[in-house]
Amino acid sequence: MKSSLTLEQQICFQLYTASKELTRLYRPILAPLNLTYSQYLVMLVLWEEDNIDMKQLGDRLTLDSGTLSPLVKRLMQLDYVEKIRATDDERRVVLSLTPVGSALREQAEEVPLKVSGMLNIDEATYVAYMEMLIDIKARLRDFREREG
Amino acid sequence: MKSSLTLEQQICFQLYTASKELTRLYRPILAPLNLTYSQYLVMLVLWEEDNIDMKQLGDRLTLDSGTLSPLVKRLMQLDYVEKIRATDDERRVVLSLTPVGSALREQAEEVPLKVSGMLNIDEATYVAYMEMLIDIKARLRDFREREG
DNA sequence: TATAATTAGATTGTGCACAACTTAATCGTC
DNA sequence: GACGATTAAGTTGTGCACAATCTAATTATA
Repeated sequence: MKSSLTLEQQICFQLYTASKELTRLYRPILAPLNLTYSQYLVMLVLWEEDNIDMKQLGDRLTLDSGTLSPLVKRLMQLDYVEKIRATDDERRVVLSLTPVGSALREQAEEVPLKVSGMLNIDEATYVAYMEMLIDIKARLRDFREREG
Repeated sequence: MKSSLTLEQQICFQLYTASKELTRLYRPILAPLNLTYSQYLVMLVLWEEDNIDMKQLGDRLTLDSGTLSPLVKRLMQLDYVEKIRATDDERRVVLSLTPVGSALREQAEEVPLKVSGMLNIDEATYVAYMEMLIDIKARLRDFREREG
């Protein structure tokens, strides 16, 4: 199936541009918080579960230390986050929210609301779309487990 | 709706990771063609319509010259593409396929087949997913036209 | 027809994504 | 307890994405 080489007919292209354009929507919303989109994702994880190490963070976001190390350094410069080396296992570095980073959560609460307002999407459609995206990822994971 | 700050419940996160993981699927497939994913998209456009200028290319891919200029430079180093300054309007630079770049198309024909095989997805689901992504983009465009 | 505004493309700078590699700590096995 | 294997985090290098700025060509307008 789908052997055409036409750009618009390839799901990869639609995913790629949809993701880019949605990220673009976030940019002006996140600018007042001094966060890039990726930094926002890191903050989301920390607001949900404080005091996690780089490894756990990377697992949640599917990002490796090469991406996260400099990114977290910038969050530290903003005084949103701090790093403490774990005492039980000295390889681990535990991330925790500073008071400033914690307080930012209140402002961030409005972000999802703003975004879904902009998308102008009803709950049922939203959920259906989420499920499709999760399904795409499941298929990718299945393949990797099958032969990757 | 959807005011939760949970990572997994945000459509942006699902789109972001799905796009990244699908791109990761392409990497080993495109490696033998010596192409990155973005370079592959540029080649797709050129195989579809040769002799277009940077502006048209950027419009198709929603990429600006800051991204495309260095990317196309790399495609030139691979001898896949060449640039010729247009005579009618000397600001324009027309991109065309070299014989090598043209010949590569044959190998590339197999890429979409391989990918859908890996995704293990039936035609109807594929089409439904494409429509979802196109709809998300349409909503984003609607918003931008409304007030962006 | 001067000149102001617009346009195409390139360049610079910042930040993300990821592969490959390094260092240091921990674990497993003997 | 010694030592090879594994693991967490960081660093380096490449390439993409995009904002801001620059140059040169074209178009619009006074």
